[in-house]
Amino acid sequence: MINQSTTLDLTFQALADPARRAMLERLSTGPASVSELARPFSMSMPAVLQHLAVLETAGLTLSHKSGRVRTCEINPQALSTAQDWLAARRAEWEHRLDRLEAYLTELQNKDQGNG
Amino acid sequence: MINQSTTLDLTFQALADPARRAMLERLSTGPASVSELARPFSMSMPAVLQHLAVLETAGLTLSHKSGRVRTCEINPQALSTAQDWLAARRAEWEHRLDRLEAYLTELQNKDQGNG
DNA sequence: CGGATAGATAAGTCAACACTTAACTATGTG
DNA sequence: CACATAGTTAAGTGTTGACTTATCTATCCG
Repeated sequence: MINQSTTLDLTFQALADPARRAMLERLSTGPASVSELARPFSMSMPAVLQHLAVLETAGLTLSHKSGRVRTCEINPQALSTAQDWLAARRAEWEHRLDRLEAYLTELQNKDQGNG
Repeated sequence: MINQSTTLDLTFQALADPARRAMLERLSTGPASVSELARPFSMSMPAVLQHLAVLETAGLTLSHKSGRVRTCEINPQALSTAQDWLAARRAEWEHRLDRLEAYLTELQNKDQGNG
């Protein structure tokens, strides 16, 4: 299953790194420049740029350059794609538990009828 | 920021692989044995076991062995931890947009009052 | 223009990841 | 017991990821 990168792959992969999540946390409070995003980290500029590229490739952020400053912002739509996938799995699992419970209750009622 | 693995790191990292997501999708419809989970893949057994280990280490699944069969199930709690993080980021961003809108509206009202 | 500031590109390193094959350990079953 | 089934462990390989330093290109400011 190597090298078949879907949107979800890129999204979750991007979210897997604490530095990138920290950048998203910062961006969720409002847009920021590259150097502003870099400030909290003891990390070289190229490293920061690579993280930002990962976020942007995954669609989690957007950016535009004005003069020599690149401003980044969060893209909430990509967040909800990931969120939706998680919600779907949970819903499916809980729906299954509900069906199971209903089935067991039904069995119990039949037993009572027959006993 | 190397090698400091928090729960979220492990969770999102686990979710980043399509094979592991496929396994979770299967598991969200109910528990399954290792070989049942392996069936859809053209992948060696050890590879499947490694994926399952990643899922279990991240807390996304649970398993217990009975006889020679290991049965895996999903752990919805870990799913919601990830979901909550995403929800928090979105909420923060949207809250910010709301504040911004309120501020702009207020400015506009003042302008009207002064015009 | 000259120098600081903001960001970008290239190239290299080391560790982690996603596999593989080979060999091994239970646990059922005729 | 013999043989199949279900899973496990070990060890190795090629690829990707997370950095680094060095160098380079705008852009703004005096």
